[in-house]
Amino acid sequence: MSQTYINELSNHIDSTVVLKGWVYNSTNKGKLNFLVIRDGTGICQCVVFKPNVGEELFQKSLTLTQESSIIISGKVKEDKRAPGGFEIDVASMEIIQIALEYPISPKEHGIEFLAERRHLWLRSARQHAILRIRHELIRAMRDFFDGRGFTLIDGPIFTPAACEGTSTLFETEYFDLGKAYLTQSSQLYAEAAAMAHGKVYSFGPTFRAEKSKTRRHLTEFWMIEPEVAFNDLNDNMDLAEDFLEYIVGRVLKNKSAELQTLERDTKFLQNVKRPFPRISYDEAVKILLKKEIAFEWGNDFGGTDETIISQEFDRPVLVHRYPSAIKAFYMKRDPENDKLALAIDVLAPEGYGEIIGGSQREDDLTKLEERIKKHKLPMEAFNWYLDLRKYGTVPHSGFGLGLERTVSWVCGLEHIRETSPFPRMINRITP
RNA sequence: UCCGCAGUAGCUCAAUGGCGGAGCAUUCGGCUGUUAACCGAAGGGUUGUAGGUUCGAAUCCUACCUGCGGAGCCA
Repeated sequence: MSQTYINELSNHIDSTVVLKGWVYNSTNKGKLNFLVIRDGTGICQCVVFKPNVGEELFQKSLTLTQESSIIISGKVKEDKRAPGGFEIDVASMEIIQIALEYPISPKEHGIEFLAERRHLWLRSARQHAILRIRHELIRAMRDFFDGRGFTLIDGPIFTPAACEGTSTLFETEYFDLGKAYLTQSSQLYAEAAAMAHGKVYSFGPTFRAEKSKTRRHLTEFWMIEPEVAFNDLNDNMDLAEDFLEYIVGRVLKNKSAELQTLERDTKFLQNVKRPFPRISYDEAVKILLKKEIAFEWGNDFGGTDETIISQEFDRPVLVHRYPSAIKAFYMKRDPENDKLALAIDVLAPEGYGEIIGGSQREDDLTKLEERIKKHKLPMEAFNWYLDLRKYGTVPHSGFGLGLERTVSWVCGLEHIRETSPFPRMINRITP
């Protein structure tokens, strides 16, 4: 008989099925042995009743330890006492392996203990739910762009120089060509691709060697970066709004059970509907000053500042037109105020901070050259990028969204490390 | 890089400078409805490392190691 998955059990009531999986938990009470089996799609209580199965099979079931791998068959019964409403009345059982004593018990554990055993921690219900939501978000992101005529064009992971010259990069030797750096953004390459395809996005890993030690930082994370020829700042904000509304909607629609497992209050997620509030940097500063936060115009917002600003709103907020001095060289200046860059950040609600950063790009060759000089960046490294402004330059815009920060927000997590299957942080590169 | 906190049984934690403890896990026994079951019993310790103070240190002091939280940094 072929395998039935636990999430399909409701189609098999009163018939005999075969489950293949692992013992998630077990407890016995005299002549009854309860096994909770998981198979990757869900968990199901399986009941081994001595008078029904006989002495031999019952004793065999008592030897099962947590995470032992088994194949069982039995009749599916509706039972309100079982978690999920269904249980299997076990008729036969094949043990593949009796697992050694499993380190992760159903009781609480410290974060270091769990992180050391991330390869096993993935099996627990909470981690399972998070990675399912991560998967749904990834699918939704790709569906969103694919459905709007975007072409996926990824940038390289090895790059010859810093994209912005600001953040610290991981460095490696690259044959006879000297040093190579792991990418911190595909944006510049996405701009080139947008001049070829109009609407493009890249989606891949990103590396930052900053010694950041906070709940919002990983050294390796995934970023999705759309770039659109002829889009101005407002078009860019429209795109970001559409995008967030769509991906959050998809999780609400398709992953409600997982959100429930995480005990996520979906109130804020339900609110992720256009239009989002759009405020300028100046207005954001006013919010801080009104709350009597010591903040000087011209500085970038810290994590706490972002939290305070986002708490003013019931959905993501777009902050636009930052001081150009604190933004990257490639951002276009506001034609109405040269001190401002046509940048946007999107701050997630509930203190989750910046999940999107983007801008309208500088499309003027001369201004871009000036800016590269002013930032003391190596001009040769940007020759190809400057070509984009020599041969049919057009206004264009794009943004980058951090996948893990988005997952963290949607799932309502305390720390970003749970959003990555194998997170890389300043103090951890294993397992 | 800086500030703060922590490190004791497999895990989570307690122990006023005076005999090293509990719950869970494990093993054994009991129970026909458990949901982190319950009841009874047993085994389980170089108190992160190295020094120091003291009659006596898990406890106080110094250094180091490891981790955690935060700051800085960070599209």
